[in-house]
Amino acid sequence: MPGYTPELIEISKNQTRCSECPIRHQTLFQGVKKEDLNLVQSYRTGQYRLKARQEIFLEAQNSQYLFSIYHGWCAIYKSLGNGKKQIIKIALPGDLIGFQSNIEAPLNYSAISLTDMVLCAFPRNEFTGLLNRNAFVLKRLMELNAREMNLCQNHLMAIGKNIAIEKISLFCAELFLRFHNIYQLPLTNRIFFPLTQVEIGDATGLTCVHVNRTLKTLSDMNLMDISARTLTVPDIDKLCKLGQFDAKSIHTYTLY
Amino acid sequence: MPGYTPELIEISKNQTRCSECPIRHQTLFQGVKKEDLNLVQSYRTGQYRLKARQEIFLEAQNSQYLFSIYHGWCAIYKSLGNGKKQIIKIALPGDLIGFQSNIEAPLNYSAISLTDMVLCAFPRNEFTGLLNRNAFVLKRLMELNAREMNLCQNHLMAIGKNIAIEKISLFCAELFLRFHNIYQLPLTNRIFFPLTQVEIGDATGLTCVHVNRTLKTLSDMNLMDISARTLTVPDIDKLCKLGQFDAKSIHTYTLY
DNA sequence: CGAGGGATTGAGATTCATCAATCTATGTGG
DNA sequence: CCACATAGATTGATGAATCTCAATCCCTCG
Repeated sequence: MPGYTPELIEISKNQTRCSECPIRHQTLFQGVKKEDLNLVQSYRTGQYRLKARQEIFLEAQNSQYLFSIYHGWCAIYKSLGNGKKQIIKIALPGDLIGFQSNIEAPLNYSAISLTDMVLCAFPRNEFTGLLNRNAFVLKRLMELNAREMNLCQNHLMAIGKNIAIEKISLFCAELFLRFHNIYQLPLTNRIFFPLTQVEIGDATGLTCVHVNRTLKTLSDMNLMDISARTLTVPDIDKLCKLGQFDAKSIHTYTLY
Repeated sequence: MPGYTPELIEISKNQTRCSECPIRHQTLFQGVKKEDLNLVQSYRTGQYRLKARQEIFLEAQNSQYLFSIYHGWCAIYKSLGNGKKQIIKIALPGDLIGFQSNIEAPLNYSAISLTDMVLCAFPRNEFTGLLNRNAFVLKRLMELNAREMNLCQNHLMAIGKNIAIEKISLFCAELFLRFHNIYQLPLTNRIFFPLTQVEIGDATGLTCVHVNRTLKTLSDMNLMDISARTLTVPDIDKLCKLGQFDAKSIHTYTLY
């Protein structure tokens, strides 16, 4: 089986070299010594551009690559049969996507871009080779997995809550904090936010109609507001409190 | 900080030696060569007994140990402030519990035994030493992490569904299949099942009252029945269908 | 035998999904 | 530049699903 190939467009010139990657410290390759970055780069197939709302890979299919997100956002999801989706996670720059227990097996989730993206591609069948050749990468992969678990657990807490306003508060508060963490920004009260209300529903297990009403309530309460692809949070502590989200747990996402 | 110490009772004699562990192939130490099992054992503090419904460790506290489950079941959960819990995962024999991104940091979840248990304890502060000294353990840890992710994602799908009967079907079907997988049993139609209805509710985001009513419906439909700490599933395929659970995904939990 | 945790049942209130219509912003082709 | 198509956002009405509160029952254990 040749594997599914998304509509990736290889960047023809001026690809970022791993040794000059500005976000290296938050990727799988954090900690790799300068002189070993050429090794990393030798495993990289290249950098690819992708438009918003395109499939990156599909559940149950094979994929040739693992991707490290260089730019943009995407959603990892599973399909539910009745046409619905469960969004597992929103992946941001630095995240590794497509890694799973049995690396050669068909994927057990799908990914779709939420913005235009740039992805660094690493061939699956050579990935364990890379792990074996550089202990830092292996160690860091373990850290990324553990971070994933933490995110997944928080997400579980969000959709396990029994009322919609708490689900959405927690979901958005976490993204808000992750965003600041990843982009290393001083705390502002607004972030870029490309998700539609349907997607917020797919992530939290609610219908888009109810998401809409709940967002209106949150906006009326002056706790958060989404408009024009921007999430505004006047007071993140209040939002965390409503979602019963421990903001400190976000610090464990970026390690050491 | 000395760290939280649960009421563990060290087994005084006839502790199982790692080299003779009957469930080694499904633990962190699958794949470790015979001659290296003494190394593993040298890192093990000992085997401990624990009664049902006891705390193993608590969120936000430090724990001296990581545990590999030798016998029994436990629940991993987060507390929600209002006295409620979100159960993240049911851990079964062979599972490693207490591992997280920053291994020395306070834990970000709690664990409570659901049955009497026997745990193998490994000191946290020496754990990375063990990983560095045996590549099989490191590789296997990665596999276990990936398996955890898979479980967590399935759990997300369960509680993301919009009706209770599907949530509970998926949750129980997964446990049913995991149980058979772990104990390597031929497919029977009943398994031991120690969870209370409150705990099923904590796992699926429902109240115990509604769990009760939904279980009655499922029983009336002859799809599954819980009584006397036994889960009976006349036709697992039907149950999976109702929960839209892909039974094949269970095979990815045990690797290679 | 009594105590207590878990299971069960009922009634009423709340939250949420569904269906359907409208509105708005954006982009596309002529 | 306009007409149109389309995706997303919004609103209303209705019924279903679920929660809450409360009472009762049942089983186990000391």
